[in-house]
Amino acid sequence: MADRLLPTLRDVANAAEVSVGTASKVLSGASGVSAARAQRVWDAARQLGYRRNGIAADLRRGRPSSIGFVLPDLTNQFFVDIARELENHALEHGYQLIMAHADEDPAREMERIRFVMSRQVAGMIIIPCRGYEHAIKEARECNVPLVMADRVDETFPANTVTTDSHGASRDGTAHLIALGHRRIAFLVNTLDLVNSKERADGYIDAMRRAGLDSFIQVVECGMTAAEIHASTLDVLSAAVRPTALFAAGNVTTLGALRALRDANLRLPEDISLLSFDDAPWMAVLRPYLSSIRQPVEAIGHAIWQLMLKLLSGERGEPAHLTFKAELLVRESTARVPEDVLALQRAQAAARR
Amino acid sequence: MADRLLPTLRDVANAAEVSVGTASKVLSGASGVSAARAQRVWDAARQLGYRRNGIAADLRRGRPSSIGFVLPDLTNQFFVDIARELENHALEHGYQLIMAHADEDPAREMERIRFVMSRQVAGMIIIPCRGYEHAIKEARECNVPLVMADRVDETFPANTVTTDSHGASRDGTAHLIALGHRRIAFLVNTLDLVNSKERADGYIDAMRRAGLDSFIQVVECGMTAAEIHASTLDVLSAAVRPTALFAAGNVTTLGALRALRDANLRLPEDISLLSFDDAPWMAVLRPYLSSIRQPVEAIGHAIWQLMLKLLSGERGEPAHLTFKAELLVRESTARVPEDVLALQRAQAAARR
DNA sequence: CTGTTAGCGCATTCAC
DNA sequence: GTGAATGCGCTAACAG
Repeated sequence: MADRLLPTLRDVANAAEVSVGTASKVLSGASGVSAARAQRVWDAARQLGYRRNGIAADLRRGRPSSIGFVLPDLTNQFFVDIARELENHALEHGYQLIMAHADEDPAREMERIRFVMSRQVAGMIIIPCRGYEHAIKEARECNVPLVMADRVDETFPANTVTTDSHGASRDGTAHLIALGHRRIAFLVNTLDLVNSKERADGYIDAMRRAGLDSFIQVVECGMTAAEIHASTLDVLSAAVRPTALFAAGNVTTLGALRALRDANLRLPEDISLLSFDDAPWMAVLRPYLSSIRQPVEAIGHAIWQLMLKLLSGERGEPAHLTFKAELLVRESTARVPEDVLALQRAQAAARR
Repeated sequence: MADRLLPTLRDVANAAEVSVGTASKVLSGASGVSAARAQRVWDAARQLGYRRNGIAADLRRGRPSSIGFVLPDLTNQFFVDIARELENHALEHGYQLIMAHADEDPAREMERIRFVMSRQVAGMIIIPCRGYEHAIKEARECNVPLVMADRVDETFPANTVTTDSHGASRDGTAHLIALGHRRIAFLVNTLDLVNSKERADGYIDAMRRAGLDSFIQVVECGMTAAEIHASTLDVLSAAVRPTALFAAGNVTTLGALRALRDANLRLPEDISLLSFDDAPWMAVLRPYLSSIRQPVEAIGHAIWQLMLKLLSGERGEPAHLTFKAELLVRESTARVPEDVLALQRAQAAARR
């Protein structure tokens, strides 16, 4: 022990008067050691306060015991939910999840991926952020099992698990249209994110199908609360403002709500709001927000299953799993009020 | 390289026709290598797609490059905010933050601490969960710099950083009292959490000072959304219900709001609500929630400063840093309506 | 069953 | 400047 802070396996072996090999066997739970000596080892370990050095063990064994998970935003409930799912699955299967946070910053994402890789993880799960191309190249080149989720599409040359964003968005838009809305603004953080792009496309698709091409309004709001707030305020202060807002995500919805509040518009009397992504706090709003809920459990489970398969050595064509989201019609989406419609008609007529 | 997945330092050295020692010097940025050979090494590394094995490096160097952070709940905005602060500071100082999530489960917390320790971190930062005694003992025995935050008090034999819960809670309660409230119920997850206990004590303190001893009502709601929801509903359905609710935290506030919604009570006309902990979603509620905001940045910074000091080898008496929280009076706390007061008086008279 | 030995990938002496 | 040699703490393969 001497001056070292932590006792090592050798210290334990010495104290128990056995060889390091024997001590190792005992402490790593392998069989083939007599009960008496095993007890001696346990005692010595306890007495010395021995802690096994996991990185040394992994290094020696060559088979790491942890899985890396890089997520883009800890503020986004959806990602956090996925993290919890993954963590539970990983722990259940004897793996440790080592989480890293990219904070929606491609440069940091790169750093984080490098770090996690340098920890010699057995596999990597990544929900990328915008401009992630370099980062992902980095990850792919490491030859470790890689599963990408959420912000990817099927063109990606790796295993992916996603929500059917296009379909969900189309359905959501159709719901608004069915309520009589025409001027529906689609608020999205950025079209640089594949899934955001898909959500926007789903919206556009639905609008086109309904013959509402001329009412299509996709607004790129940005990633930060301040940007989203400002953009939405812009939209709301237009001469003729939309009768419904469709926010493409968790965070965007929050920003939109803030703007709605500032503009003093009531939900759903003055304007309807549909949120892509559900979140706990939405339940306490009046009105209760209508939203699109992604099947977090299923997604988390699928990601993990894919990872397990890869871990077991199966390679081959990458799989692309997609899940359907659920439209939750609650109170924030309503029929367009007659007076608003009348006003709009009048304005349109006047302009002609 | 042969069959190994990733090229090793030796592979690079071989390819560059230098020794491993030289290659190591180049790739770890040390000086004392001629430009020509350095270039050869870099080229070889790039060509082979070399990735340095961080755990091997740490192992050899004996000086780990990461700091562990164990937090109890990813769902709680406050903890996540702290995590972001810490991560920024750590990265800035050349450390990597390795996060682990205890999920409010003491057993899991123990596991996570063990895991993080086994990764040979240079230091540990822990926000404990309920019943954390074993876990912390574990952490302390590892002889690594340890900073505990939030859910600890000054009796703890380690460095701590906390909010002045007692004072903040007292001030919040005083604010409600000043608005004419007497029946103020204090909703808390559990008194097993030191800071929750302190918050409750602050409330009790303020009530006593105002001579409202007989109105003191502390309700232990539990940690889960369902439990909190049920407990609050209970409180609200009492024969004579409180005119104000003081929720002791983020998550409790959410549960309380859900119950308020179910009970069909309007804020603040029917009842006032004060939240310990602020959160982004509170800004979109009508009314905007009055809350107590903990100084996250300052706390995060202080935790990191303490850690740096410990890392630099300074030991000695553990420090106990405390920060003042800020009372944000917004719209959810209002004067007790006259009719409610009259009703209560009448009921009280009738019962006499 | 047990102890000895040889590395995992790397950083760091120390000779040259 | 450079390379050979020595372990960090541990596991696994082997010989007794």
